[in-house]
Formats: sequence, C-alpha cells, structure tokens
Amino acid sequence: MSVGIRHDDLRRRNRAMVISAVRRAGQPSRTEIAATTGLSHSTISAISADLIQEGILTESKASEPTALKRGRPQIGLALNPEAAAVLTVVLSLNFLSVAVIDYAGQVVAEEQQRLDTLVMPRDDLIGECVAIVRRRLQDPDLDVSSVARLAMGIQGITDSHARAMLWSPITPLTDIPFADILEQEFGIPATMENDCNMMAVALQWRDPERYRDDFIAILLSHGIGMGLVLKGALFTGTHSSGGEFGHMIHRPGGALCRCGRRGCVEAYAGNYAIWRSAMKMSEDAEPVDVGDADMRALAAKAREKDGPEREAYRRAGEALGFGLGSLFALIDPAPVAMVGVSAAAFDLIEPALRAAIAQTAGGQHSESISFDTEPNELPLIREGCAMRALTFVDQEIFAPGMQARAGSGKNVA
Amino acid sequence: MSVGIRHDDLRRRNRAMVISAVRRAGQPSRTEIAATTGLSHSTISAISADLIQEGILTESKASEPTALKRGRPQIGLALNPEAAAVLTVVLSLNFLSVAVIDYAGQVVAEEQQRLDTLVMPRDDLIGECVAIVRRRLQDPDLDVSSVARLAMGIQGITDSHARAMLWSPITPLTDIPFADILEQEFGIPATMENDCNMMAVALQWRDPERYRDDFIAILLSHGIGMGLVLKGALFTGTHSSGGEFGHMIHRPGGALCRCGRRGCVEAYAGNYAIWRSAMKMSEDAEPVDVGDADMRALAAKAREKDGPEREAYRRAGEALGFGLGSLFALIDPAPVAMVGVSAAAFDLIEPALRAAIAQTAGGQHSESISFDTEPNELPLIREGCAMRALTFVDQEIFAPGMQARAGSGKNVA
DNA sequence: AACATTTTTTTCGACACCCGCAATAAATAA
DNA sequence: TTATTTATTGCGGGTGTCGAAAAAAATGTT
Repeated sequence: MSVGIRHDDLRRRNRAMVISAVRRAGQPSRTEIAATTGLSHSTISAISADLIQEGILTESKASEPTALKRGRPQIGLALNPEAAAVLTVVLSLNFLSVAVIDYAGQVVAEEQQRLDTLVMPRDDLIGECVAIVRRRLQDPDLDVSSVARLAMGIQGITDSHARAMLWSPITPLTDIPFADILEQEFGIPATMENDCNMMAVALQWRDPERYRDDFIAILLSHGIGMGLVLKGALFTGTHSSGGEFGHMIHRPGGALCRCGRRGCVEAYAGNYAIWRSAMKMSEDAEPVDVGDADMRALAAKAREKDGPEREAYRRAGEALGFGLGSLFALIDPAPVAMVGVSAAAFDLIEPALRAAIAQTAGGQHSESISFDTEPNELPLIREGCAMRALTFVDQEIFAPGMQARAGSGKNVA
Repeated sequence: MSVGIRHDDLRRRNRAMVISAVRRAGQPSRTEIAATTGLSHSTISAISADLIQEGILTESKASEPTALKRGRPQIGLALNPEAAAVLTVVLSLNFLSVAVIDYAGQVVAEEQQRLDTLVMPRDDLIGECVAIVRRRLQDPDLDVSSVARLAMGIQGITDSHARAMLWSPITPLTDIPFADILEQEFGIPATMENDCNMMAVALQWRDPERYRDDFIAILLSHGIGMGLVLKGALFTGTHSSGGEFGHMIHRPGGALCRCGRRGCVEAYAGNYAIWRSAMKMSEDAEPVDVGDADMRALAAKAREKDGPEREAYRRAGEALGFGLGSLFALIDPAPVAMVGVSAAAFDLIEPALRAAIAQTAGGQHSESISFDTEPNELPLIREGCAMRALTFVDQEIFAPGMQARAGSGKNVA
C-alpha cells in the first residue's frame, strides 16, 4: 500500500535532503552537498538559492581557514539561526526544565524548576508544565511566531506516535496526552518523546562516528531504560515507545520490580534494586527511590572493600549482561552507551556484565563489545529533544508536502 | 547520507509500484492501481502500456464474474507467467528440495531428495545442492534464460546480506557462501535466506489481513527460530539474519542448549528439550535429534494423562512465554504464528505459555494476544523463498536502476 | 601586472515525467 | 436507439533534473 511518488514530491524530498546535509555537515559548500546527496550541481544550486531566498539558509563566507587551495573558494552554507526556533521540555523526577533553541541548534534561553512530581495531582503537574512553557514563550527577547515546534521528553512509556505519556515512574498518574495539551494551549505542533529514545538521538548527533547505524543507549538510574537505533533509525515499539529493556525477564518469578512484576532486569539493576541488595533487604521489599548522592556513596563503599555493596553491583551487572545477551541474540551486538548515575559506577558493573554476556548467544565476541559511559542524562535528553524538533522543522515545515509554501519563508536576515 | 532522488528514479519507482500492486492484488484494473498508488490514471496507463509491451504484464479480460455493473468494464492486469521464472532451494535436516516457479507464482516443476546433512562433508553438501539445481535448470521444458533469480532457504543463521550460511543445526559445517557459489555456478543472482524469515514472508502473502505490519513467526521444531516483521518490513539483525529468539536467555545458567550455552529458550522448548524433559533425563544431557513421529507420539501421550510428558510441554510453554514476554517488552505484542511439528502440540503448550506471559511486562493484555498454528514449515519456507525471489525480479530486474532496459523485456506472449 | 590554471557556482537548453482535462471506448439501463 | 456510467487513452502544460558551457573567484606563472 506504499504510495507512489508524484512529481512534486521530488522537489520536496530533495529540499529536505539539502537542509539535512547542511544540518549534519555544519557549513558544507554546494559542491560538498552535491557529492553527498548524489544530485547534480545545478540542482543543488537551484535548491539552495531557493532556501537562501526564503531565509532558511545563509551563505557564511566566514570560512577563512580553508584557503590555501587554488580555484574559486567554496562558499559555506549554514542554517540561518533566525529561521525558526524550537522549545524543549524535559520532565524528570522532581525536576522540570525548558529550553529555547534557535534553528542552528544553539540554546538561547532556559529555565529550570523543582517540583514534587511523585505527589502532584494531575492538574497541577500539567499546569506547571504549561506555565513554564508560557513564561518562556512570553520572553520579550523571543519572537513567539518563530517557535515552530515543541518537544517534550519524559522518563517512562509514551505511545508510538509520540503524543502521550502512558506510564511514568516519576508520577503515579497515567495517560497524559501532553502533546495534545501543549498544542491546544499554544497552537504549536508538539510531541511527547521517551527519554531514552532522545538520549539515543542525541548520541547520534554528538558522535556520529561511534553512534551511527546501530547502537544502544541504556539509562542506569532509578529505572532501566533503553533507546535503540537500528539501521540508522530510532527503533520504537508498534504501539508504545517500546524498547523496555529494563522489563525483559532476567529471572522468572524473581525479585520484585517497580512495575509490580517479578524478575525484570530492572529488579536487579535499577538503583532501588542495587540499594535493596546492598542493604541486604529482601528481594520482595518495596522499591524506594534512592537519591543520586546515596548511590554515589554506595558505589564508593563498594569500591573500598568487598562486601554486600560490591555484590549488589555484581548482581546488577549479571542481570544487565544476560539481558543484553538476549537482546543481542535478536539484533546482533552493537556499541552501547551507559547513561545515568549508575553509569558512573560502571567499573563495578562491567566485570559481571561481561562474564554474563559471554555465556549468551548474543555475546559471541563479547570482548569486542564496547561500552561508553555518560553519568548525566539530562543534557542528553534535552539535546535529543532539540534535534528531534529541529529535524521536524527541517522536513515538515521547510520542505512541506503540498501545502502552500507561503508563510513559511520568514525572518529573512 | 541518504541519497537524493534523481529524475529517472521516479519512473523506476513508480514502475516497481505498479508491478507490486499487480502482484498483491491479483488482477487489478488500471483504475484500482491508480487508487492504491495515488498516482494519476494517465501515469498508470502509460506505465502499464510499457509493461504490457515489454511482456511483463498481460491484460486478462477473463474477469467475467465481475459484470453486473454499468459502465465500461475494467480490464484486469495480471503478471505474465512467462515473463520470468525463479528457482527455490530449501535445505533442511536430511532433506533437500527445489522448485521452479513462474513469474505469476505458480510452481512449474519440483524435485526432492533425502540426504544425510549431519554427516556430509563440505564438498558433498555443496555438490548435491548444485547438482539438483543443475538438473532442474536442464529440464527441456524450461527456458533457462528466463530464470532470473535463485533463492535458497536454510535453517540456521545467515548473514544480514543474505549471502552465506554462517551456522546451521543441520550440519556441523559453518560459513558456506551458498549465494556466491550458486551465482558463480549458474550466473544467476542468488540469495541465502534464513528459514524463519521466509516463513514470515510467506505468511504476509498468505494472509495479509492477519499478518501485515507487525507479527511474529516462531518455528517450534528441533530448534526454535523466529521470523519477525515490524512496520511491514522483515526485521534482520545488523550482521546476521538475527531474531535468534530461541537463544534468548530463559534461565541464566540453566539447561544445556544445542548451541553449547545454558538456559536458552530452546533448551526448554526445542524438540530435544521437550524429549529430554519427558524422558526425565538430566538438563545437562547432550541434545539429540528427535523424529517428527516420536514427537507426535510424545504429544499424544501427554494428552492422554498427566505425567512427565505433559510437564515437559508445560515447561516448554513457560520458556516460550517468558521469552515472548521479554520480546514483547521490546517490540510490543503482536500476532504470533507457531509453525513446525511442535506447533501441532500447541494445545499442550498454550496454557503455561499464557500464564508465563501474563507475568511479564510485555504480556499486559496477554489474553488478547492471538496464536495461530501451522504444523508444516517446509511449504511456508519454499513459498517465502519464491516470493522473495519474485519481488526481487519485480524490483531489480523489471524496474532497474539506470542499467539499459534492453534485454529485460523478453518472452512476449 | 597580465595571463593561465584551477575550482566553484550559475545559467541555459533539453529531456523526462506526471498531472489535469478532454476525448474515446465499452458496457448497462431506459 | 439513446442516455448514462465507468474505464482508459491522448494531449498540452508545468515542473524538476541533468549535462555542458559559461561565469566567477581565487592562486600560480611569466
């Protein structure tokens, strides 16, 4: 049922491709773009002339350090920062932050706020989110009409269309259609993204060498989350955001998980599980939230001497290793980024993880699987939301389907 | 790095789309094709005139039963059976079969053969495969030059480019580049496909209502295999054929698996595992191949009275249930087809499977997950290979990139 | 300093493709 | 026999891309 390609789609797609090439490459010349896209110079010339005229791209002659070559110097093309703006909202445990980002990807304003997400009633939680966005949009330095997209990120499960939060560990509330709420409130298209997916998106932009076609981002925090990129594209479930790595089964009928079930990977490797194990509490003990400082202290103790703390990290590593082994059986091994506060304790986790993965089919060449760590997840999530929103603007607003293109070309420098 | 769309790609893609629409719909009229593809009537008219002229499609006025409508009757378009042919090779335990299929998908010739795959030396195994293909190609009824593609299917792991068998349970041999071998021998493009992937492809063609965008085909046989379709496309690993569901970890350090590791799903749910368990053998006992007749007898005994046989199936169901639960945590639930000899014993497996999956995050609405069974996998594998090869011909040969189109239009009726 | 060389970018003419609309074809209903 | 309905084809127009040539903008050379 895939649909045919019309003649006008052609221009649309090639426009999108040029924009995307510029966003990826920074300041490519027309010749470079022609090379990477495979289109002819004439076409690139025509499209970029359009884009410059519409104020989406600018010519940046500022490429002095090139020189030293014969021939006419290349003219770098860059994204016009004033072409549009996007706004990100990241909601995490007891913490809310927003940022305004210009079209070139630079943060131009931000605001953060503490709040008790675990106990707030539904209307308050929604209200605070709406209020902080409104404050940013009312900033006199900001041209509201240029804000073309809102992207919200949250820890937990979202639906596969990125419209609503279905479930989250940071609140007992469920099924909040944040995307619809924000759209109705501000009249700006919005999405509700899963935090780990956004981490993966951000990594892809930060380090495209390492994180390109296939890789995994795992959040080691209160819960265990995963963002998965396969064949260059973000992998999502068929109904939800999917990739609930933390709730793959490690030991059938095993330790109590925060999700209410038993034996999930998270029930051995989540912060609360490590804590519970280190404190020699029962595996049936109710999960509790553990502060980052406490986790760091726990890791320090585990490094100091062998004892229940070290054993707790060992068990976490084992659960993660067998879980990754099962995952790798499905998708083949890929580079892994460990993100979050417990990623700072990865030295304690890694030996058991590697030992476990080596016992699985997916870990055939376990020594060659490489792990990278990044203790702070929030900047990654924000960055991912920003890039998600910006690429939406690139594709859907600046290379629109069949809508009138009038009105989108604005803010000419 | 995705490449731009050139002007000539346009026609190519739309040609491919028309062919694909005809293959899917059977005998659609030009108007129907225009509707499903979204292209204009003029375009469809022009493209189908080309395709008819080249002998790829034919007009089949044979649609008498339509009638009863006013207006000019539709002219059905059909694939010209003589436009090309493909050849499938299915290699399974002690069994080799080939079939020649015409462009419309009808089997025109087949041949089968027993052989001792487990003990054959490398050259003999390859030699037998080549020989049986050669015999079919030398059939005087067949125009060799019309054979446009070979597709071979094998139980086991293949590489992600469908070129080579990497590992298979039917032989101790590894890394046989069957695709290259066949191509060199016969000068016809070939692929080496994973059996379960082909089962999934076949199901998608057989019952597109049920098996469309997202579904799972699981082979319950000597080993446990899986073919996975996500968002309408066959899912493969990044390096191998992937989807080694049978080697996800059910119980860390548990029963001995045929792969040499411990605790895999297959070590509880493969035929040998069920047999081992029913015979009250140790979980460390070396896996043995069990005949289909023995498995059917075992299932009969399990149905008759409660005992170790029934318990063995229960355990298999549990392993499959927890495995599916972990899988569903990643991709969300989807319809499942159980294929293979033990699928005929699914009545014995299902209760424990459902009980297990209900204990997992992926089994949230476990009662709504539906299972279908199909005891005979070989026809499915062959069908999948055939469709794979035919769609390749559709896309790469009859809607070629920039190659000269001369020489592909042949066999005009 | 003038001219040659190199490389990038733009311009121009040609060609291919798709679309919309009108015309034609082929049936049924009145 | 004529009107109506539906399917298919033909034609003119518009748009997009490509290739080749020209123009532009630098460095090297004499």
